Amino acid sequence: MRKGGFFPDEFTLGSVLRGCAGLKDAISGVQIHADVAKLGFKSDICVGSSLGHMYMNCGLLDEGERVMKELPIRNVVSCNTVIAGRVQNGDPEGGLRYFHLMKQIGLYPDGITFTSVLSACSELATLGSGQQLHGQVVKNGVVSEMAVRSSLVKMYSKSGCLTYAERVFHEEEDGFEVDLVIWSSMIAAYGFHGCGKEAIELFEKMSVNGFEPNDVTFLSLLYACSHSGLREKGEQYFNEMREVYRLEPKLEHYTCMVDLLGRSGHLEEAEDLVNSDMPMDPDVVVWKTLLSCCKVHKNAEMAERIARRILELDPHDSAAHVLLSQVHADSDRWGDVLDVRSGMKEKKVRKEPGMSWVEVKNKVHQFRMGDTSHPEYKRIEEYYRGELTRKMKEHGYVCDITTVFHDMEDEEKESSLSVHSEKLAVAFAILVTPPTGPAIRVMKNLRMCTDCHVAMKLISKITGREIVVRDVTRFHNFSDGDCSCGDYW
DNA sequence: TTAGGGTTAG
Repeated sequence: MRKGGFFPDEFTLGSVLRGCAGLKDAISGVQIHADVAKLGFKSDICVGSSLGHMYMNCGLLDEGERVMKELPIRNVVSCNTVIAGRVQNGDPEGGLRYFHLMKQIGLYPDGITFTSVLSACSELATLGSGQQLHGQVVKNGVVSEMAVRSSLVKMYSKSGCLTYAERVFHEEEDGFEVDLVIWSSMIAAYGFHGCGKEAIELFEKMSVNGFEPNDVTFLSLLYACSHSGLREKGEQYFNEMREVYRLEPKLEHYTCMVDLLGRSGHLEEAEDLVNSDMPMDPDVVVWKTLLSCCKVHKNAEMAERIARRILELDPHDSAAHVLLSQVHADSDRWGDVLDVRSGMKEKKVRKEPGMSWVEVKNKVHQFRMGDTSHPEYKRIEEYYRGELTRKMKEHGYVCDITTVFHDMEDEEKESSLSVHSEKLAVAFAILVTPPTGPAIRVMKNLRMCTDCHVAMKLISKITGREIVVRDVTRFHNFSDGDCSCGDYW
């Protein structure tokens, strides 16, 4: 177009910026930015928003917000651009901050605004703020929007309130429309809470209601089967996906199948699936899925083999090192454990530190393994190591040291402090809330370890409290000595 | 003819 001697106008620039955003191509985006300035479209709100969106989608959050700030006016769309840009690119708190700013300057949020801020709450698992937003959604008259309601389902589900998610979903009975995305989000919600049977029932009901599943629906369904130990059902649906619905499984679906087979103990079948049945090259994620199955089923030999594959693809993968060392520890191969650890030290690979968050009285408290900076730390540690541990031992608790992974730089200091973050978070919540209080909801950045899982079951029994832990992959709902996952995770 | 949003493996 330019070679032909034509000048781009605001429409051309907006379209091409959208392309850069989709490609996450900031290099071309910057060039277009220069054209925008040269051609005098710097103050155009549509072009400016496209620019802002492009920067934010490329991960340049502050640059994007700066561009938007320089526009002569702000409107709902430009604010939504900043909010969604932050939420979708790793800064949900920033998205919520901008939402409050938007209201302060007198702009009214619309349905799109709410889908973004609800998504921020899903990520942060801040049920309190999510519920407040639900109220505003109703007041602003956007509850009937389907995108808003699927965000509500997800927010409640990821905040640990499956029943509230169900309630929003069943509002269809009050005359609200439903679509495939709402169905899929409810199926995903059941999976995340370990309710595989319910996920399957809903899937069947969805088909009866005339909705054709897409690849996302299947991913959620396979995930639900995998996390509930429904191996045969999972295989059946995986086949149906291809044969009945003519959907080609993607790498993600294969990853789910590897998890389904491996988790249920069929490690060789899972390995065969990766090595021979998959039409695409496996990525690190597939191998790591298989490796964590090796850990669950204590297969050190396969773990070695798989870990080597991962380290060929990424020699600095921290999770692969940690998993491998844990598999060795499980088999009492302490020499191998030391080898893995010294390898990590050489390559300067460090374990990702475990962190947990708990919301008490609308305030989020953060705990990190080995970090004593919480103002109540001393009291929490005393309570956990003293009274609580004593009572747990009376119920037969024995600390499972195979899961302890000392920080290598500061091993001695760590071992004296190494109480996992979720234990601290729960102990804190018990101390500062009444014994008859609502469920304690904790979010964690890694997968829960077996020792914490045993401990949580006992703590729920001893204190009579319901404890809900969201780890990176799913929910564990502890009550009266048992967990909703049925020890299958 | 240009700007923003929902479900998704590990």
